[in-house]
Amino acid sequence: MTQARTAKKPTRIQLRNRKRILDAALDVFSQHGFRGATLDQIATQAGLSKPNILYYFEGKEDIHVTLLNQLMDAWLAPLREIDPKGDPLREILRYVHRKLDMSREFPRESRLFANEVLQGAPRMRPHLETGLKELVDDTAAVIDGWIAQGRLAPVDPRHLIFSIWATTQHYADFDAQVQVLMEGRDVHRDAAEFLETLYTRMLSVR
Amino acid sequence: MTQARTAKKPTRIQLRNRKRILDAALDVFSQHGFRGATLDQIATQAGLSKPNILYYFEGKEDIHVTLLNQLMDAWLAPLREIDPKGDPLREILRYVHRKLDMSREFPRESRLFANEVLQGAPRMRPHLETGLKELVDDTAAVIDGWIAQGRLAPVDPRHLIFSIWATTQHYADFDAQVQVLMEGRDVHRDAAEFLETLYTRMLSVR
Amino acid sequence: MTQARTAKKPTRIQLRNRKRILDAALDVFSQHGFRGATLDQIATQAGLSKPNILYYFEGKEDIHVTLLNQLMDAWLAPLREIDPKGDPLREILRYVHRKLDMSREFPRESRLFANEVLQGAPRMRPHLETGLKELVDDTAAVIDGWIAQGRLAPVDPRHLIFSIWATTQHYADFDAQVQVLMEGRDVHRDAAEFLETLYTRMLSVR
Amino acid sequence: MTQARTAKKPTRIQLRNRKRILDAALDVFSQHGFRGATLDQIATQAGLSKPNILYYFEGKEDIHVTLLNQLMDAWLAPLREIDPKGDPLREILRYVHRKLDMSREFPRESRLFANEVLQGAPRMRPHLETGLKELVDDTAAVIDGWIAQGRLAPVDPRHLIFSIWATTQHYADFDAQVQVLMEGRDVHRDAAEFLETLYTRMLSVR
DNA sequence: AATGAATGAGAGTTCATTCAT
DNA sequence: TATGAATGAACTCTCATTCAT
Repeated sequence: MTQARTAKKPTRIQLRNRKRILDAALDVFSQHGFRGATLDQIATQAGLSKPNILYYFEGKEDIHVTLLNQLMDAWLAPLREIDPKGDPLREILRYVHRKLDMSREFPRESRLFANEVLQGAPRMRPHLETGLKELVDDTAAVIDGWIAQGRLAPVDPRHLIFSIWATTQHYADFDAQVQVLMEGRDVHRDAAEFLETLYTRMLSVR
Repeated sequence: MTQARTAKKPTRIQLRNRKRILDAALDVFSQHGFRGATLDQIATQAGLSKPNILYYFEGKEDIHVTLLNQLMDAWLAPLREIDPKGDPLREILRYVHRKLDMSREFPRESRLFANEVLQGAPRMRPHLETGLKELVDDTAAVIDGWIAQGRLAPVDPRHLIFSIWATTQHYADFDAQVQVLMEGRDVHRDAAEFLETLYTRMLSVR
Repeated sequence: MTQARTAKKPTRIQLRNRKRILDAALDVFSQHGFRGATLDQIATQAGLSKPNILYYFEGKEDIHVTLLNQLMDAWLAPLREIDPKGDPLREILRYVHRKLDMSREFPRESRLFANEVLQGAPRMRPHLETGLKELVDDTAAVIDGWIAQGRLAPVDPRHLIFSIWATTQHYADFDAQVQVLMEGRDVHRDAAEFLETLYTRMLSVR
Repeated sequence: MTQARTAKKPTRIQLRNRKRILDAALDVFSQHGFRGATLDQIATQAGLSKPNILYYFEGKEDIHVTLLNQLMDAWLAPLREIDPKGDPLREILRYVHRKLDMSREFPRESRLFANEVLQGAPRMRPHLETGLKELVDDTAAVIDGWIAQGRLAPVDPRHLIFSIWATTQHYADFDAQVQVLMEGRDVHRDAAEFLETLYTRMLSVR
């Protein structure tokens, strides 16, 4: 009854500690997966005691779900920003770069998401089926419209979106592999250039 | 030790049971990750008792490593088959299709690999640093050669390879998401067509 | 980690429970040896749950090592108390009686030690090589000095020390056998007298 | 029914294999204790398969008991050889040297015995209570007789026997400790001389 | 708001022993 | 005689969670 999560007005300490916990959990979950992570690791990382963690969250699963929920919003934001009235190619390239930037700036989030989907999205299916599906359908319609107007070379819009996700998130999710193969190179700059070339060539109307 | 794994000549039963175990383990590991998987699950799936599993393998880790080792060979095979003397675009398209086919036929292997790399490749680093790195360097050289000869549009060969991995494996690794968004469609056929278009447009010399 | 063993300031409960565990473990280890002892036995004996034991110690080995470390100090104390300025024979007889008393009062400690050395002292070698060796060398020098001064009959001082250890610890370590052969007799009183005679006759200068 | 241990006429192979097993078991039991030893170790050491071991013996315990039984005879032999009609001091010194020699030649047997008695002699009590007790009583009577005749300095005969056991077996049972403290010295020769001195001084009638 | 203490449920692993041949 | 295969029971240890303060 007197637990933080049910209180009406979270105090400053509560907000700070919840943030600490979620940040620590993001670290741990993204690195070891849900089952591989332990509350002990999260508690140590957060600088709190284990029971104190459970004062703020109902359990391990609760922390994970909270993270996933928060993630979805940020994850979909760039897609929402595609402007149907903008220049098609420019809009798409902007999206690609946004996604690539996110891979660099938020690799933990990317890996958390990848982990979840890789395991069949047991805790995320609802989100995918509602928020995501709708947004993708809308975006696909926009792209199809552009194509119909002859402003973009014809392609399957959904697979186009998949390819953007795949190629950009790859740099976060498969970082361990990329690092081994690209020792010393400026991966991100080259990737940005490469993807710009890729999508320009594929989508330009000649 | 009087255990199967140290015997010199594997009997028929041994071969059969080792295969059963590895197959069951592939199921379980690819779905739940290393830490999330339990020997109990593997044993049940394999139709063997838990101690019997340990009669054939030294432990959970041994099974996982065996799986990973077997995987690497199959994983690299398609890359090896790129023929420096073949037609550049055709060779690359063939590679793309091979990889896409593997995503459809061996999604568990793809996810096992993704899981491992996602967590920093703790058990695979050596493989990546030797076998894979060398092969990628060689292939990059071949592609660079083609580009120098004007037979392929200029592009960073390593990022090209990454993009092929990313776009093809995506259909296995993010299948849960793809299924939600592509309900009812023939994902594989469309993906093949899309990727053919993508790489043709990007790499053709006009 | 939020475990007791890493806490900085042991609470009263911690001290009490650690003591309980060590006492129970001394019972069990001294009777069954390291491998023969189980955490279950120790837990039952200590009146605690098995995981609770592991809340206080890192594992079975940790308990054993802690016991051995504590033992060494008490074990060497009597030897340290030999006074180079005292009367040689009296000093040695005092040592013999101290050791014999310890066999009676701390038979579990004696057996724990015997068990460890019997198996090659895998966990005690370091202690033996540093603390013990030095102390024995020093004591041997003292005894040699006494002999050189003609205050003690000549003997090899190290073998003298061995014989004292052997004859006194025998009453603890081989108690099962002694009891069978000495039914009803006051073993300790007779042993004290016997050893007094033995060492007096051997070491007196006529 | 057709098991080796119930067969009437053991073949040569049977005898050889039983010997092999017992020898291997002596190694392993004396080093790790009963609980610390595994059938796997014994089997490997003996060069036989684990089930084959169990063809020759009913189980781990059976092997152990067999060893212990065999041991007792050899163990008591020297004591039996004390000749009541011989010279008292010479007889006892001869016994001391025999025992010391056995410590050097059969340290495994000594440790096996020590292990057993240390743990309360759960499998040996009967032997101790019959064979040993009787023999010790007889020997004590002989010694008492010698003392009464003034041919040996007065001393408690049972504790004398204990001291001989303790001092001689010490070199086998506590070998790990002795080695640390006597690096490089000829332990056995010095021990023989020391014990000769000890018992001569203690028992000589002046 | 926080934590030291405790635990039930399970995880991976070992091992004496049995089965089947 | 001999062994590859299999297992039940037990063991050490982990961990999310709860209790008590």
